[in-house]
Amino acid sequence: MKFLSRPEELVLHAVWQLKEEAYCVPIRKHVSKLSGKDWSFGAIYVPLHRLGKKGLVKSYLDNPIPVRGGRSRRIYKITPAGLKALAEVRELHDSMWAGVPEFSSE
Amino acid sequence: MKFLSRPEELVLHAVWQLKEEAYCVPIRKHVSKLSGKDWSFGAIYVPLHRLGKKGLVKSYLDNPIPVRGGRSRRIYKITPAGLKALAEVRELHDSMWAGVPEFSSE
DNA sequence: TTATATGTTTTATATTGTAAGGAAAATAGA
DNA sequence: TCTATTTTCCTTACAATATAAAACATATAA
Repeated sequence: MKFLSRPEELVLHAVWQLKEEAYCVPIRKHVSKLSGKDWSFGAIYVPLHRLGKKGLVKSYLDNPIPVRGGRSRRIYKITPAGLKALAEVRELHDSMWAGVPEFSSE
Repeated sequence: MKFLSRPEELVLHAVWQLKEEAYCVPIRKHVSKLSGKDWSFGAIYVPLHRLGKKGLVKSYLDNPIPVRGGRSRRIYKITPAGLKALAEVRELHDSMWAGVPEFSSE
């Protein structure tokens, strides 16, 4: 694609916003809340993985934490290239809607 | 998808903006200009066709015009459902970026 | 009647999205 | 210790979507 797909955009946004807490579970929660719809883990993980392959996020395994359950968390972090891609779709959207009033009166 | 895909959004936006002039060629031009990238006819027509199947646009064949060349133009028009779908992605984007400053200082 | 211009539509391939479920790794409690 | 439970990561199979390229159609100009 020429731009981030919408799931990629949402997931990348979540990674960026969640900072140190950016692992799969909270990312899913963030995206679901933002969009008002439910997202499966696959719907998060697959685009997330692709973002990694493209160099828009990097990740590392966190140390075990004193909480019951789970593998070690994999923490994701946005890269400069990721930030740029995010800015790009933001600008696309802005130029699309600049000067256009809300729809209420149509 | 839960929302319009990005090509669908761009194409639907073009149909909406171009009004009576919303046929394939100017739609392509509009989308290319807005996004700053080149789009093939397929990249326009396939999402456009799908928008039709979903009831987000309707279309009709225009009468021949006194200009050299071409089949009759197929003119597209956005439906109320289309307008709603467009508002939905707009809101998604707005809630994503509300209160977030530009990236310049990061 | 041939050339040229303007549009639409199809098709084949690649990429991306999604639901569902499996695998791993940690602690709690018997 | 050993079994249950919790929390997390990761895979996979199938569906939907994106894209480039080319085919098809039809109008006027010369």
